[in-house]
Amino acid sequence: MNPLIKKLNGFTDFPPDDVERLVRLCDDIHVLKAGHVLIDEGSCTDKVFLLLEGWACRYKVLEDGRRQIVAFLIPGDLCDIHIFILKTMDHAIGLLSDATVAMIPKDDMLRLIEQSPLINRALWWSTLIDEAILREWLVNSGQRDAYHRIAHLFCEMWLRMKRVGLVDGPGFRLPLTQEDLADTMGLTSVHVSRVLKRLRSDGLITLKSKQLEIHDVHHLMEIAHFDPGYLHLT
Amino acid sequence: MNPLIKKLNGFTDFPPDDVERLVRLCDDIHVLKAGHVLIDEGSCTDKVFLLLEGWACRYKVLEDGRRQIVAFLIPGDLCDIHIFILKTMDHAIGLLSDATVAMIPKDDMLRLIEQSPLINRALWWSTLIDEAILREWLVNSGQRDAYHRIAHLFCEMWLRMKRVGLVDGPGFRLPLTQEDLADTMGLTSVHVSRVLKRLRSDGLITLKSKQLEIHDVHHLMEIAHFDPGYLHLT
DNA sequence: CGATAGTTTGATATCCTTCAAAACCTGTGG
DNA sequence: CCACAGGTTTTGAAGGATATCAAACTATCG
Repeated sequence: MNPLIKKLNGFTDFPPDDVERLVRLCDDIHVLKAGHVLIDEGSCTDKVFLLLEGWACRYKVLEDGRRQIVAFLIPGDLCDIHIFILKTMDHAIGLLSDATVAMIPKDDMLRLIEQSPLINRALWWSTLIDEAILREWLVNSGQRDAYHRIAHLFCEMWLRMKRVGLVDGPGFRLPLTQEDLADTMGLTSVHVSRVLKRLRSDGLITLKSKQLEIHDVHHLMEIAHFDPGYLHLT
Repeated sequence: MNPLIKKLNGFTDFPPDDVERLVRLCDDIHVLKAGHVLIDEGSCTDKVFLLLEGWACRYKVLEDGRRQIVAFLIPGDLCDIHIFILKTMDHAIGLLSDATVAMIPKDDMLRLIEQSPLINRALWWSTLIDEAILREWLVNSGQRDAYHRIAHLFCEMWLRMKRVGLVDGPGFRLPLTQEDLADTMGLTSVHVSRVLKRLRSDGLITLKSKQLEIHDVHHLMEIAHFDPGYLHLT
């Protein structure tokens, strides 16, 4: 089942013909390798990308080559409706893992939105949540130390992965290098390594070959002072 | 002239009757004191607030009382269209200075949006820019040191204030305490004080009794590696 | 099995925080 | 117009979190 529909169902239930319309748009499917850049900063495109499998990220690169990841995209996430309203991308989108991506022509998307006000609303709902996540990431970077920051991120990704049915048992696939994590959290990979060591030795997580297990999600949420309100789950 | 119209004109020119409709909504005007909370986290409201004068901010408060400011609102900024789609606020909005605010009933706003697709689009354009600003703030927090971070913020606010006609000569009113700045940048007010001292002694700014003068905006932009692309100015 | 990318560890340096006190505004009432 | 109060800013000294650099170690994949 299409993970986008799974996600949007968190907003409302869709009539079957809406669902069918949505599915029909996803017929141009590409399997791409980690590192592939879907959209570059400054560019514009006439396609919307829907992640079906794998992880991607929004990121910006500074003049000296440092990179800040500003969002993770997981299956069901859409990039970018924005493009219709803003002229150019102010950030890039790239794959963090091998991934399969549906490419939807801009015009098809616009037609769908016109035909179904419900889907239109749902898509905006989804971008408002992206914005809420961004705010929480800013709180994370601004106020929490490395230990709690990483713990908080793990809680968020656990919930987001759960929503699209990708949590199996106690854990999920987290296809990130420590470098990726570092660029997300505004830390160095060296320090990320040390913090992960501490999270492990505190018995909170197991992270091995890109599989993250959270031993007790509620406990980790308490430690991270994680309040899921900002994800607006139902 | 309504600062919202000034701002939205950065997107397209509006036919006079659209402008008139918009102005007519702003008849319930309130003058409020600094510190006033417009919307609290967790609440929901049936009003949209439009800032006409003064500064406000979006912020979140942590369990131990620390505060992270996640956005500044200046004249022409709107809070919150979101509320129609998301059920509750995941952050609060409060006044940083004395301010005058127009309160627009939700239903009037919805009617306006229905009547004018152009205004609808413009409002979404505006929230997408808010999101872009949020991304840049995250880059700021994650990658830049205190000196460049504050310099970068000053460049942004200079441009945003300029867009709504509030830059007079070389400077503008910046009604923030150093504590406010600290909570925005993820720093302590002590450190903000030291950084401001350095910005002053480097001859870059004058900041006295809430008036900020940037001596050479282009120079400051170079120092801060400020690229205005994310503001999507025309 | 070797090459390459990713992770871990240690030593040292830096940026920023904390705590505490002094100085300075700014507005208010006498 | 002065004095005083409360909030804000400045300064100093010391401590802590994270960065940097460099090297060893460990996965992973052809």
